[in-house]
Amino acid sequence: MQLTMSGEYAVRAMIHLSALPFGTVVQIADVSKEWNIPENFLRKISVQLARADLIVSQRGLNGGIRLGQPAERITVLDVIEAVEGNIFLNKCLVCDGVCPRDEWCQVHTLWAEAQIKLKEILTSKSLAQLAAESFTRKAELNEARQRTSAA
Amino acid sequence: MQLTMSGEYAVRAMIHLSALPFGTVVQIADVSKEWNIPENFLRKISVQLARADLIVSQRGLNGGIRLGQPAERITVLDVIEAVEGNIFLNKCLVCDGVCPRDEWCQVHTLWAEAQIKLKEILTSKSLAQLAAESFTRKAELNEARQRTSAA
DNA sequence: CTAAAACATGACCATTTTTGTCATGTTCGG
DNA sequence: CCGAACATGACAAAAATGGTCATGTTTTAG
Repeated sequence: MQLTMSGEYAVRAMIHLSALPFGTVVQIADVSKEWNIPENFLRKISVQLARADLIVSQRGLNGGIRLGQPAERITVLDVIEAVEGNIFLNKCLVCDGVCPRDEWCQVHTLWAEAQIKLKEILTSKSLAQLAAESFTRKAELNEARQRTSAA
Repeated sequence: MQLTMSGEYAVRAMIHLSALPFGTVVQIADVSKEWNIPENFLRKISVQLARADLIVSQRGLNGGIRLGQPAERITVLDVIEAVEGNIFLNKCLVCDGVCPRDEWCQVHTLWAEAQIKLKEILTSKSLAQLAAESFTRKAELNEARQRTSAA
């Protein structure tokens, strides 16, 4: 019941891209250094992100990766599902009819509700918003720190 | 990002107990047959449930397991956490300060929000309610089926 | 007090998933 | 054609999952 490292790394990389002007190309090696992601692992993850059109990659000199669509249109859920596949909190929810208690079991209903809510929250903010808010928060913290050390 | 079989089995067993009058003793072998749970596996799970005081087990002739507290006071989250430990949707949430981006990363905030909501839903109904509602729903379905076959 | 019934404990194990690494290939620009 | 960058696929170590099994302990009926 937890996000995998793949998902975690994918979100980090996407947040990195989302903080830059749309179209900016970066190299996987650089992202991996800045966000503590094993480089070769990130390479594999980036292929999945590209398949989901979340990023576009370009080979060759001056190549790299860039966002495949504006950060305003991408959510954390998009990123996770690109890497981990569709989210199902409970195996009973994977496919109708798999669980013989499907029709009447109210635990099933509860899980369905939980899953909907989870997805709702994970799509409630765009990567653009998250990146921007993080930037602001970071600046606030730095300022606070400077004031303290100055005093 | 999914409930384990342990968790799933635990919930099934607890629902079984919750549908019976408080204090009713049942045998693990019977529960395992009725709910398609590998018997030896359920035995191990039941130890964990007992440690969390969700059930009480008694050895010896006429022994078995029974609820450790009224089904009205137990939630699905209780059961899951007894078996899987505390739920953390994201590794960053496990322990403050583990993630160096903790303080400013807004993805962190989003996960925290999601986790709270998930727990909220998984505690929104007692096992007693879930068992009762399932019973009702099952009866409704049966009746509907009889009407159809009669017509 | 003894036998049988029931759960407890802990060792063990197969499989799958996760989290990578690496060698090699491909594409592109200059 | 060279070097930079990503792609692909094989490989593998480690951890988690989902069990099984032998043995031990507790309880009670008789």
